[in-house]
Amino acid sequence: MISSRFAVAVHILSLLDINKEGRNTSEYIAGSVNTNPVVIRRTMSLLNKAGLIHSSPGVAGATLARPTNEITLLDVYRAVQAGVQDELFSIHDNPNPQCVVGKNIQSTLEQNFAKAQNAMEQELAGITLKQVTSDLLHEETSS
Amino acid sequence: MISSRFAVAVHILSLLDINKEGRNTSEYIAGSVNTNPVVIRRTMSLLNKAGLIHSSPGVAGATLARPTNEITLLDVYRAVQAGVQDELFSIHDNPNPQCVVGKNIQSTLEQNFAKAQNAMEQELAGITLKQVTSDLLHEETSS
DNA sequence: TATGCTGTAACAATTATAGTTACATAGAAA
DNA sequence: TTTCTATGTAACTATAATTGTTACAGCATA
Repeated sequence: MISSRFAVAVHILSLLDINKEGRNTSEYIAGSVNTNPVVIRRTMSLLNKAGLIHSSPGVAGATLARPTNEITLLDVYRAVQAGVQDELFSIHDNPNPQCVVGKNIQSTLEQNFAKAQNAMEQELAGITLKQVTSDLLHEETSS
Repeated sequence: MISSRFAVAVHILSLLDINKEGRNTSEYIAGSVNTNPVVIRRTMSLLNKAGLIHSSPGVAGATLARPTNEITLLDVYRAVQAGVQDELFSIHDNPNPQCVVGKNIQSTLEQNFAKAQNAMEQELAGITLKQVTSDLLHEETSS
């Protein structure tokens, strides 16, 4: 299961956009996400490293580094997954090379799993932060 | 990250097809996968419950319950994921309902994540066990 | 200079996974 | 019928990722 870090990251970015007049400190954002400020700072650190936001020590808050229509959910996904595991599916190690199946299963699975992962990522690539925040505000007015 | 149980399950099913003349005990399969027989039996238990294979106590081995072109990777995925978490993406709990973002983020994310998960699953649905075993044998002859 | 915030280390608690031993029970084979 | 073998499952361990938490160094600004 994909960590809620991803969901939290989208939450943070949405807030930075919608509340762009505010200060958006990690404590304030934590109040909206309902978690500890350090969780927010950790996630923002990843978003910063990925070039999606600007933030720096000592300076309260953060700002989006790009227009909302140039930030896709795939960008966010990769930012927060970076370094963990970039393969969505895991494949067992060291199957028996003396067995036809064992010898070839890894490469076969890699290819098929890559297709599935790619389909998922392309769907994320088609959704921008702009659409997300627009959805958020729209649900608000329609409720 | 999706558990290697899925990869192991595909390995097992491939072996049942390719080695359909053999006895295919959990011990034999474990030798091909390179793991403990109990890991195989646990996974086979899930495949059995999902109706993908036939196996029973006391009787050595297992057999496919359906033709290989009627078993898709999505069937296998669902069989081994059953009960764990059927949502691919997790969403943080209890965001602040007094914040526009906090109030609506969950439903917005749910919708978008469902699209991505669906794209992935449809890709898996398009791949049959028949294709997988055909790939396996094909790689064998071409290497 | 005093304050407030970020960035990050360090640790705990929780959860899923993967491997392992053990054994009850069902069927096969002698 | 008795013996043997294999499945199904419980129980336990080890490992890893995640999430929350406390603590604090260092920067920026009022």
